[in-house]
Order: sequence, then C-alpha cells, then structure tokens
Amino acid sequence: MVTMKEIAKQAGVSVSTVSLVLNNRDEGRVRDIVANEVRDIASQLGYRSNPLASSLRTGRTHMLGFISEDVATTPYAGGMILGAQRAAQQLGYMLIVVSTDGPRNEAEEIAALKRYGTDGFLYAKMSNRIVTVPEALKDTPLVLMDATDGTGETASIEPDEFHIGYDATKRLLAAGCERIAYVGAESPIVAERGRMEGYRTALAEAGRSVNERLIVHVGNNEPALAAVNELFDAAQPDGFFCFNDARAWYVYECAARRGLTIGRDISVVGVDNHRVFADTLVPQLTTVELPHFEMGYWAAAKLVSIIEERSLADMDWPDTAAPLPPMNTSTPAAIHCALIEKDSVRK
Amino acid sequence: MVTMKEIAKQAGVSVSTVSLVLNNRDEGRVRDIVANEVRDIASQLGYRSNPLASSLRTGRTHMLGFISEDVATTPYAGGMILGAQRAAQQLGYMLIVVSTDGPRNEAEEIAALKRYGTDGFLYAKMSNRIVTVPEALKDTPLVLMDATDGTGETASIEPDEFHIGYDATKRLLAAGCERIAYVGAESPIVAERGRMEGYRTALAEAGRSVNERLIVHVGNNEPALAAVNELFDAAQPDGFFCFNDARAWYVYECAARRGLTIGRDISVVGVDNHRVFADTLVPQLTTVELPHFEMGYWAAAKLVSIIEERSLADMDWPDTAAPLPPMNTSTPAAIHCALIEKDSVRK
DNA sequence: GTGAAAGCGCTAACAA
DNA sequence: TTGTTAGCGCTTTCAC
Repeated sequence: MVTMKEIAKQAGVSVSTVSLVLNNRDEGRVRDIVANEVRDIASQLGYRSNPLASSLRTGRTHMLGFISEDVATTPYAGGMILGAQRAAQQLGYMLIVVSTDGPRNEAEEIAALKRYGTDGFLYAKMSNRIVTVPEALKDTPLVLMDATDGTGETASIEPDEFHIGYDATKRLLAAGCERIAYVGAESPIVAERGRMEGYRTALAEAGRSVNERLIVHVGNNEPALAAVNELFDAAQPDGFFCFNDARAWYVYECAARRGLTIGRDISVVGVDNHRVFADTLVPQLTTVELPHFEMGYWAAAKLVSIIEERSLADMDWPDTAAPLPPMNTSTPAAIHCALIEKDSVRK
Repeated sequence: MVTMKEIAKQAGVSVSTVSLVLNNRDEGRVRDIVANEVRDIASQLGYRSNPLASSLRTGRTHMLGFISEDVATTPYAGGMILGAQRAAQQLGYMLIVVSTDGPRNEAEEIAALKRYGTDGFLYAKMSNRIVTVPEALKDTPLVLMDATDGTGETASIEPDEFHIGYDATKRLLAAGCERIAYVGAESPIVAERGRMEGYRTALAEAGRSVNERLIVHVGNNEPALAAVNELFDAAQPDGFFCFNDARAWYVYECAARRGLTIGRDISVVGVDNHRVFADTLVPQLTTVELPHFEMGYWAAAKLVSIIEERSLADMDWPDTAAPLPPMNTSTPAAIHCALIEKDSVRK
C-alpha cells in the first residue's frame, strides 16, 4: 500500500505538503509546480488514502451505520440496504450494516457502531410507524427510514401513505368500481392509518359515502382468509384496496374459489406485492410497490447532507452517476409511490 | 470516549501495561494485582477499544467486506446480508456492504473495501453458479456464497442443489405421482443442472424411466406460461418440481385455469417460494426455501475462521448466542435444504 | 514486571 | 510557500 510518505520522498517534499495537496487545500499554500508534481506522482503510484488513518485525526470515518430490525422481513431490508449502499458509494461513504433483535441488543449494536466511528446513522423500520429514537442516537446525525418520530425532531424518509391509499382508490373508482373495499392490517401504525385515510378521502371526494362494512382489518393465515371470505359474502365488493401483498392474496384466493377473475369481475390494487406477483403472474393485479431501494438511497443521501452540513442539492455527486431519479412508474399495472422527506427541527 | 491513556493515569501505570492487560496478554508479564486493578478501572469507566486505532498497528480491522450484485434480486441479498451480519456480530466483526453493477465497478468497490482494510471478503451471487474470482480478491481471505469457483481453490458455501431436486422428486413420488414434470430455467447454471440431476436420479432410483417430454426449461412471463400450458396438454403431469417460485406459479396459474386443485389433483414442489406464498396462501404447495440467511451466516463464520486461522468448531462464539443450528425444517409443507461447505485447496 | 519510545498513516498547528 | 513538530489511540519492541 502506497503512503504519503513515499510520495513525499519521491517528490522531495514533506508529508504535510503532500497531505495539503492531496486534500485540495493547497491553493495559495503550495506552489502549483510542486502541487502538480505531487499529484502526478500520487496518481502514478496509484495512491489511495487510508481513511482509517485520517479518521484518527479528523474524527470522520466516512462510514455510515445502518440499523435494521432483523425480523423475518428480509426482503424489505435488502432493498433499503442496497439503496443506501448506492448513495453512500456515490458520495464516498461506506455502509456498515447491523441488525438487532430487541432493544437491549440494539443499544449494544449502536455502541459497537460508535466504536467504529460511524459518522451518522440510518435507522430503518420495516413498516412506517412512529418510533422513539434510541437515546444513544440522539446526539449524532440520524435519519429515520420508513418511520418518523413523534416530535418531528428527527429527519426521516417515509412513503407517502396517504397518497398510496388515495391513488389506489382513485384507480379503482376510475375502473368503475361501485363497492370498493379496504382490506387492512390490524395494527394501527402510520402505514395503516395513512392508507385508510387516503381511501376514505378519495371516496369522499368522489361523492361516495363510506360503507363501513366494506372496511376490514385482518391478521394472517386462516382467520384472515375467513374474514375476507366473509367480506365477499357480506358486502360483495367489486373493488379492493389491500394493505399489502398478503391481504391482496386472500382476495385473490377468495376470488379464485368463486370463479371470479381479477381485472374482469373484480379489480384489485395491492400494496407492496412481491415482484413475482406483479410482473409475471397476475398482470391484472395493480400494485403499489413500496420504493424501498429509493427510500434507502435518499435516506443515506440525506444523512450525508446532514453530516457534511450542506443541502441535498449541492452534494458532490459523481459525474458518472447522476442522483437517482424519483420513482416514476405509474403504469396501468403499477401506482407510483412518492416519498416524503422530513427535516429535523433542531439545527 | 475513554482511552487507554485515562485508564493508565487512574491506575498509575503506563499505557503499555494497560494494553497488555486489556488484550489478555498479561500472563506472567503483569502482576495480577495490577492487572485486576486495570480491568476494574476499565470496566468501571466503560472502556471500549477503538478498533480503528489498533488496526493502524495490527493491520486487522475486524471488518468484513460483503460484495453482492445489485440486480433486482434484492430479497435474496437481504437474507444473506442479515445472516452474515449475525455471524459477524457474534464473532466480533463488522460487516461493510457493497454492491456492484458490472465487473468494472466491481473492481473499484473491491479497491474501496481494501482501503478500509477489511480483513476478508464475502462474494455473493444470487443463484448458484461457477464464478471466476476477481483478481483483486485472490490474495485475501475469501468465501464465495451461492457460488463456487471452477478450480476448487476458494472456500465456498452453496446449497446442496442435487438434493433439492432429489428430495423434491422423492416427495412427489411418495405422494403417489405417476408423471412428474421438471419445470426448469433456461440458463444451465449450477443450480439448474444440480436440481435436474437430482430429479433424474430420484426417478431412476425409483425404477421410473425419465420421460423427456416431462422436462421443460422455460424463461419468464407469457412465453413461459404458454410453455407450461403446453406441458399440461402434452404430458398431463400429476406432479411438478419447479426450479423456482416464478416457475411454480406458472403451474399454479395453469392449474387454476383448468380447475385443478394443488394438493388434490396435482402435487407441486417449488424451490424458493416467497414466504407469502408458502406460509399463508397456498399451503398445499410444498416449498424448498433456500436458506439465504444461513448461507450468509455460515459464509461469514467461515471467513472469520479463515482470517483467524482456526477451525469453525473452536471459534469464539459468545455464550449468549450459540451458533445457528443447521436448518432443519422438513415439514410436510417444506423440504429442508442443506448447505455444502467447501474449503479452499490452497492453505 | 513494567515503562519509555517508536511508529502505524495521516492531519493540523506553528515555525521558518 | 514549505517543513517541523506533535499527536489521534493503540501495539510492540526493548531496556530497565
């Protein structure tokens, strides 16, 4: 590994000079000839700085800590991690990934990350909810993903849940549905409530009254299937907005058993269906795919902007790779999901 | 942040002594009284070593590099990352995650990881295949995941593809199927060939002749669906072994259109179905879930064992967390998939 | 047994 | 404009 020392020797200057030049702090402090000489030698030798060594002095490691809960929801975590990684990479950062079991373990993992001197933290949940920020994270740069804090103190990136429900319901209305059902989840987290609000609002705006019998909140497996079955019998919906993929499939299953075809007899919009459903299997099923990759991407970008105290707009994006375009995939088979960016209140 | 210096001051000894004690190299070199004193103060002050600082001298960062291809297969990557993270965590390592677009970008990312001084690399593919190890990785501790190299030079963890096909076919035979189809993929990677071999062998062992018309290799979307449809017409299979979830669902779809019920009229075993299928939706569908988490876990554990030059057996597993038990989930609805561990040939 | 000193690669005051 | 010096937190000889 080639060090500044070697460059200094070859160039016949001191290490400090090399340091100045290679950190682009040489303007008016080092003669251009010398500076160029140093740069030449550096690139010739293939010099690459040792970020760990410099971190010792600067206190900056250019490493980001990614904290996720490691429940069985790995598909989502994967997308976020990859997205965050992409942004980190483009902005010259590394991503250290850590997953937690419970709150105890969480504190430990945060401590471990801190020992490694991560410059900031990404704190990810697997479904949009209000979280209380762990104590140990309060004094460092931090961005919440798929979550917000109650107080608005912390920066966050989350899906626009309201518009998911709103757009989905609009789509069903446009398809001519008369009795649009909402098949939701049981826990009243942000995602649940937001999507349901969107559903209600879209109906209201269309001048429809909301029939409460068309709204169900179901859990999983057989009980859920039974509940959806019951919904079919009781209210005979011709349109369904489903909280997530599992719920969409209870609908699919019930429809299949009745000989109803999605896209002809009934319409279904489901959030977050696995790609394998959406792309290849039931093209009649309209989906809202949660932009986990994008969430990770923008959360990491935002974190870096906080760390470097500059605005997202004038980050040092590499020429080669423009920042990721906003998701924009509203096709007949998919509904676009926007992200909401919240800044931290405290400066 | 509390440093050795502070401990030294409080204990009235030198930093070197503290270092010796805290690294458990004090036997016969430091008086027990002093050693205990140091340890007491350390724990009292909540001392935690700064791994980056020590890396400067030792050359060991206790960081592992995880390299994956960032194609749209994020669900798999996520599981592997989380698994690797778990093992790393248990063994006192951190995981740095990096994803690549193509070979060019790959070399860059490897270089970046090396600058951060990662002690070794995990190189993950998203479907078991033979890879040529990137030049830059040849001289460092390395474990391939869901991949092997052609030469057997590199340590690896991969699923036992042969037995996946073998066990799945056995299961179908046990279910009384007479005409068992193989619905495979088009590219002849290790996973494809291995599973098909298992299928053929199981049939042969059962004294069945292999009917080539029951074997199809299909791509995606409509053409694939058409091909599977054709398979139903031409060979009227009563059992299906499907290469993966997408393939399983072409079968599901064709069956549905014919009014055939899985588990009654036909039997289906599919590899790697998304959990949402397997758990909640088509319980009649038998699945082989590829143990991505476990693959990540064991690959990371193996990598650490290579780095620390000890056997997997006598690693420093924390008391709190026993190493992950081998997957053992062969239920009527799931087939257990074993992992194959290969050591590197060169010492 | 213990401590002083050097040094890992780099940055940052300060002198020159 | 440049070099010297000191030091980040830690490990490691080597002298005492």
